[in-house]
Amino acid sequence: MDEDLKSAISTHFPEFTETEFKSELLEECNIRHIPAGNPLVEMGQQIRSIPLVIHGKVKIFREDEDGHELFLYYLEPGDACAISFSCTLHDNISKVKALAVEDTDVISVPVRLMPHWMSIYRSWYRFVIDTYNDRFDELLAALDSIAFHRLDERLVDYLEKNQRALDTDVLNLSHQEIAFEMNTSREVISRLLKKLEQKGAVKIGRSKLEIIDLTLA
DNA sequence: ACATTAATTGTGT
DNA sequence: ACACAATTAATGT
Repeated sequence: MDEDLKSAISTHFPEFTETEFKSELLEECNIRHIPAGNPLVEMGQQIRSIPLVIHGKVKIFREDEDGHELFLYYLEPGDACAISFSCTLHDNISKVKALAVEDTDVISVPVRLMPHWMSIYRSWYRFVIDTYNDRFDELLAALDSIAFHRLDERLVDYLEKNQRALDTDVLNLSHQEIAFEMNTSREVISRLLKKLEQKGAVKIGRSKLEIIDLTLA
């Protein structure tokens, strides 16, 4: 039972070196399974535990009051949601939405342990700082994309991210879904996709997109 | 196999 | 952005 957890930790989080830390992890944390398509954290929800993903893929969105969303980035095995770290210190509510796009397993680290662990386990301290840094960089990249790039470039960005994260050339997304995640209208996406198709970068199917070669874009 | 309907995509303003 | 046309996929008969 706990063997799964143990091996999951050592394969996806090899940076956790202290043996006492690892055994404490085993004691205090449990695995949570989230089926594909289900939310991990909803916008505005209290954060009581930090998810460390060990299987599957998780999409992170920003969401506004009337349900507009904006895709930010993917979380993969070995990643943690850094946004939730900040919530621990301020017992804040979540400012993002997290959605499992594949069947996903996470280790749930209770937030109450954070201050203690941060102070005594160096590898945990480093991990938190490092992932915070990585996510901050991604946020900046996302911000640049919106501020300085035109929509067609953003779309290519978006497709690249999906291709890389999901590790496939075939994306099962409707134009509507893409538009939603990029916070634009469906028509615009349709038109941009058609341009990409004409350049031979993608092939359009119904609720399906085959990526041929994005460098042609 | 065919008709009906719903969902997705295309186009013009 | 909106309205509507066209096309494709899904479902029932």
